[in-house]
Amino acid sequence: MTATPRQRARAQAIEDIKRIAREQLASEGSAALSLRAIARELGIVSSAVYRYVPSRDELLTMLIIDAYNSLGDAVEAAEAACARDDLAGRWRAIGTASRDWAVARPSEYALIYGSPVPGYHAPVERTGEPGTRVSMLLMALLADVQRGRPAVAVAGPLGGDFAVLRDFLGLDIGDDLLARGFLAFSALFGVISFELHGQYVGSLTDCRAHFDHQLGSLASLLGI
Amino acid sequence: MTATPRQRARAQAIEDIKRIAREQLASEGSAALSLRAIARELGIVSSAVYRYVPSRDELLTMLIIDAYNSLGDAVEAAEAACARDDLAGRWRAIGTASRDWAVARPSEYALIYGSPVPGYHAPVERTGEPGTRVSMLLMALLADVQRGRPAVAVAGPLGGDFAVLRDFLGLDIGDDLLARGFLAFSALFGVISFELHGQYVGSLTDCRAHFDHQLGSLASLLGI
DNA sequence: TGTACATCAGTGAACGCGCGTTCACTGATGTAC
DNA sequence: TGTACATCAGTGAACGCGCGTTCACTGATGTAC
Repeated sequence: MTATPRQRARAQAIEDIKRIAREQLASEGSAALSLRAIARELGIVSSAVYRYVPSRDELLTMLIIDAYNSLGDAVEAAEAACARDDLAGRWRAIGTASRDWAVARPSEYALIYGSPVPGYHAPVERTGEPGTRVSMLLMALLADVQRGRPAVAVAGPLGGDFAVLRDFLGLDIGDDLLARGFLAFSALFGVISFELHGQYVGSLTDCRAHFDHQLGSLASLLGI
Repeated sequence: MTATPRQRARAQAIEDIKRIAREQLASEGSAALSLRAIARELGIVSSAVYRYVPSRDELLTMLIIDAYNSLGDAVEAAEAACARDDLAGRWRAIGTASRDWAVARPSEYALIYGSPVPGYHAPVERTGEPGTRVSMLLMALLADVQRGRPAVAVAGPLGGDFAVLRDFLGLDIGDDLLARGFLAFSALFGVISFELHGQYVGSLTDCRAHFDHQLGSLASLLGI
């Protein structure tokens, strides 16, 4: 269990590389992520980085998985602190924790919710599960919202997609509420993205107040 | 008025450069936009591009302004085709035209609504006006929605921001409706971004149907 | 209408830079007997 | 406890590549007289 000094040093080195990579992401963007620049920052020759990271793409994948998990941890912790029957509180917790995380780590947010990194395709078999942690929380919340209410169906292809999804999740969420959930989720991250990309600059001075207000509107949309 | 052959050739060359740049954007992303690659594609030596475009950053700015204007043209045309008193139709026209444009030109969409290009800052004095054409349409629509309804105020800093904005626009839109407009606008582009970034892959098969459904929900949110 | 000159497109070489990745290597740190 | 060997971190040079931008230049196209 207790790691040897060498193992600890190795784990530390990998953490250092990822930390510097995150700093680089913040200052230059994901396309400019450079192993040579990381080595320079670490005071190490560029080839030495390959002791710890097999390639640039692999490092990107590690950072993406870390980002999803960091966001997932934050949001799950906030949501878990709410009473189970406080549905509105759980929704606000999910939303607020997501925004707080995004504002605190905008470059990591861009990595997972921004435009895709050119020339890089995330291996979905590794990023898939961590990438759904927040939406899974929302789905569980929707199931609790649905309880004791009549399910409202939606016709057309959307209803078909929702039937498959309901089966897959094993949660009883009616079409209408599922649709509202998709909209709330998309709007949540739409508002966060607009804030981070400066789309509100010149009209809103207090993005936090705006966000809180919109969280309330979306809660109404979900009927909580 | 009639351009000389040389002027026409020059205009054509600039168009060719921008067209190839857009193709490059589509295949490699904005960070990979390269004047040398454009020259190669044009069958021209790299320095010759500088006859037409002063620098890479300037080319990016031109592409951003073109993209905003292309989107603005498309959305304005769709909205103008609706009867003025068909408020729901105007909203659907704005939304549908935005999505259609984004789906048809995803790389240009990413340029203006995606994560910012690393190391590049758009000169806001030139991109500002074309960048607001779609939101101006929405604001005009909101003013028509507001007509004959009581304005509902919102307390706190958000109300202050909205008062300033109302003054600036010279449109009578109450706080509550303005807030709903901001949410609808953010949600609209949130849904489009999620679709383009593949966030719905695995759950939705018919994004168009989903989008149409959510446009309806957002119309309800706006009270039309 | 013809000539002299100015404008402009495009060339080709060069500068200085950065990148990802490989490879044979030197030493230091650990491990097995 | 000490020695022989294996493991591993880090070095330094190199390969081949791409980039933005500048500069002096050659010709072709236009324009003024």
